[in-house]
Amino acid sequence: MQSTLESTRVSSGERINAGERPGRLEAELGSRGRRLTRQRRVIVRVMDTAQRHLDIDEIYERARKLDKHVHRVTVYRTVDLLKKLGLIDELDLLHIRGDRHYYESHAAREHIHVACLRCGKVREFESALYDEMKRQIEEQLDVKIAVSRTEVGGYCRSCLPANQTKAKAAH
Amino acid sequence: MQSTLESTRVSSGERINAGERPGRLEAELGSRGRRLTRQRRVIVRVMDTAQRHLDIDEIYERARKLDKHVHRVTVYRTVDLLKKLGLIDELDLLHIRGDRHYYESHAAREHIHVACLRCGKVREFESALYDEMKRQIEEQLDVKIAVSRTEVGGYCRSCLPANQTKAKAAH
DNA sequence: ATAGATGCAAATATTTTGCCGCCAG
DNA sequence: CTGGCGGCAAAATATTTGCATCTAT
Repeated sequence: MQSTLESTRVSSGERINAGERPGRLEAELGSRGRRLTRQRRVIVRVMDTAQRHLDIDEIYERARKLDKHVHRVTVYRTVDLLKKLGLIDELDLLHIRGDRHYYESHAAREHIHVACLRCGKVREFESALYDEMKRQIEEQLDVKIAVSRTEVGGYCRSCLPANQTKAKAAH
Repeated sequence: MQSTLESTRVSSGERINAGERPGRLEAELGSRGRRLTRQRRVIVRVMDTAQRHLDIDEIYERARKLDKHVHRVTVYRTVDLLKKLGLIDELDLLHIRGDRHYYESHAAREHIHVACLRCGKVREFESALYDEMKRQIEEQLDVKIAVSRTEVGGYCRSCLPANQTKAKAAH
């Protein structure tokens, strides 16, 4: 069980698997016997094609642009359904942008979110060490892991210098 | 940079470092020039001695038992202050108990929270792989990590069988 | 046809804010 | 003394729910 550092993968853009499987959510809903209403099609379309993590309001706004017949409550209910079905992940990105929740269609492989505490940019990171660590947890704590979420906050290259002057000066 | 599995540490109880440094938060507040008011003393006392992760209401209730002069708003404000000073961590435990936030006094070493999706029990886990992974992120993404949070959800030994029948049956 | 969805409004949380009086340093 | 704090009430947010209506299957 040696460390497999070399298989680590770094994302270049915002979302590693964004748009890789368009129509995935809609197909999943269908195959699970859920009704594909006009509103649901629009909402999952927004989520399937998003290039970054969206919160409820952002999903709502984008859905409205595609179709005025989408109500905010329906977004809440649809997101809730997707969450219950395990088709999407809910993040809060360490609350650096407030207490809102952000959603993303399940990636093919679980990844880590790395956010800059100053500029707010979020990057994704995949690591063999992460998978290894989860295996270790399952073994040592005798649990079967279903989901995991890792969020890292720090300062990116371009924010590090500025950090000296106007960082979180503890109030 | 070989994997240092052997140094992994598993917690036995609920909180790895709970109660290990009583009075820590109060001392920190003092040394940072914050006023040690009656209410703050009570609130940080609750947090310093908690054996498990508490949400705002739980902190409030426990504080009230010690001293009726603690107001809910003051709990919000104090927790907020501690958060800003970086003295406590904010968790949401994958929202398995709702969208509340949970707080814990900073541990000596960052650890992972492993929650059972059925019984809700939370265990803590420390891993050298985790530290190694963070180093890897810093290196490959060129960032300076300030905080990180990992929450894992799964099924513990005793909940695994029951899981077959009454698990998250997707609504 | 009909169980399941949506829309709307109203109810619930949950957290924040303004202002004034108070107390720790 | 006095500026940071806490109490109180009210506002601002965020999310959920009841119920009538609609529609995907």
